[in-house]
Amino acid sequence: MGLREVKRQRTRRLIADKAFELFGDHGFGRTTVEQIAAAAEVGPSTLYRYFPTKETLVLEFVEDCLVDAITWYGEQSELDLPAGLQAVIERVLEQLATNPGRIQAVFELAAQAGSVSAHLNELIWRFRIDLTNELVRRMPTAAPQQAEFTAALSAGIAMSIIETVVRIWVENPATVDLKQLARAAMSRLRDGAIPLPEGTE
Amino acid sequence: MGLREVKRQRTRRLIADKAFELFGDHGFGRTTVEQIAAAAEVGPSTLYRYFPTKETLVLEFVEDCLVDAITWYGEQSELDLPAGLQAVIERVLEQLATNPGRIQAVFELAAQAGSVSAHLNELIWRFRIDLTNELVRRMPTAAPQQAEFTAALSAGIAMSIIETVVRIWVENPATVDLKQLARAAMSRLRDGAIPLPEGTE
DNA sequence: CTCGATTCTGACAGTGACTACCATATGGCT
DNA sequence: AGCCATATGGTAGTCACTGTCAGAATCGAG
Repeated sequence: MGLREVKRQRTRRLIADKAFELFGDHGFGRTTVEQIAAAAEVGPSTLYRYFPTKETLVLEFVEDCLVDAITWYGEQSELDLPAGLQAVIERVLEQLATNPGRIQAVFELAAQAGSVSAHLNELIWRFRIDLTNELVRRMPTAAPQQAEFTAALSAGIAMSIIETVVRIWVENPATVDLKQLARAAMSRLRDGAIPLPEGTE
Repeated sequence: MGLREVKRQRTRRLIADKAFELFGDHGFGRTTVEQIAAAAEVGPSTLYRYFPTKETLVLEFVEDCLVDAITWYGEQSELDLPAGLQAVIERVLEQLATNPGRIQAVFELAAQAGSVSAHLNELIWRFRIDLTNELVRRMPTAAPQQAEFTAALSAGIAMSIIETVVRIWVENPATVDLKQLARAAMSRLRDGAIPLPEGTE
C-alpha cells in the first residue's frame, strides 16, 4: 500500500469523524455537507468522491459490518443451515460490537432524520437479499422454487433477530449483552415460545 | 363532505395518477416534480401540500394499506395472538390485492430508484413497530420486559412473511395467489420446515 | 344573496444536496 | 528529473424542498 492509499484512508476517516462530530453537535439536518467538508479541510467535491450521499457518512460502518458478515459466511462451507444462521447472526453482532459508540450514534441519527432511517432500512434489506441468496446456494437443488421461498423466510427471521436484539441493546446498552440476547431469542424461537401466525387453511 | 373536500380528493388523485403515468414513461429519476405538477395542472406548491416528498407520490397507496391493517387489528379484541397474526397478515395482503397494478408499479419504481426502495423499507419498518406495540398490548402484563422482546420477534416474522410473499408474487403475478402463498408460508413455519438458527448456548 | 371568515392556491425567493466538468497539483515510476 | 496516472478543488448548474404572501375560491351566518 503506497503513500497514496495511506492518505486516502486518512482523509476518508477524517471526513467521517468530523461528520459524526458535527452531526452530534448540531443534528443531521442542521449540518450541511459544506460544513463537514470545511471541518475536514477538503473541498465538497472531494467529500462527494468518498461518500456519494450524506447518509453514507453515517451508515458506512454498518454497511461494512454487514458486508463482512456475508462475505465471511460465503467462505464457510462446513456449516449446516441452522448452525450457519446462528453463526451469521453472531458474526454481525460481533462486528457491530467492534464500535459500540458508532452504533449508538447511528441509531440516534436514524431516530432524528427520516432519510437516515430509510437508508438504514435499505441496507438491512440488501443484507437480507444477500443472505437469502447465500442460503439458496446451500440448499438441495431438488426443489428450486421451494428453496428460494424457504431461504427468504429463514433470512427474514435471522434479520428480525438481529434487528430486535440490536434495537433493544441500543436502548439500554449497559445492562445487556448482545450475543447473549441473541441466543435467548434463538432458543425461545426454537422452543415455540414466540407466537407464530396460526396458518390454518 | 362539502364541495371543498370533493375537490381536494379529486386533485389529490389526479396528481398521483399523473405521477405514475410520467414515472412509468420516463422513470422516477427522469421525472421532475414540476413536470408532474404541470401535468396535473397545479402549481408545485400545491403538489407539495398534498405530497410532502416525491417518494410519497409512489408509496402512499402502500402506506394506506398498512395503516388500514393496523387500525383494523387494533379494533379486534377477540383474537388470540396466533390467530391475530394470521389475520393481520391476510388483511394486509387483501388490501394490497385491491390494486395489483399499483403494487406492481411501486416495486418496479423501487427497483429503479434507491430512494423509493429506502422509503418503502422505512414504511415497512414503521408498520413493524406499530404491530409490535399492538402485540405488546395483548400480552400478559406479568413480564413486561419479556413481552416487548417476544412481540418484536413475532412482528418481525409476520413482516417477513408478508414481504417474502409479496416479492415472490410481484415476480410472477399471474401464477400465484397471495393469500394461498401466505398460508403455505405460515404452515411450513409451524411445521418446522423452515430452518431456524440453532440457538445453542 | 351578501358579507366576512376560513381555507386553498400559485408565485416568488431561497437553501442545500448532488452532478458534470476542468484546470491544477500530487504521488508513483523509470 | 521527468512523465503518467490519479487526486483535488473550484465553478456552474439542476432539482427537491421550504417559507412566505397576496389573491381566489368556498363556506357559514344573517
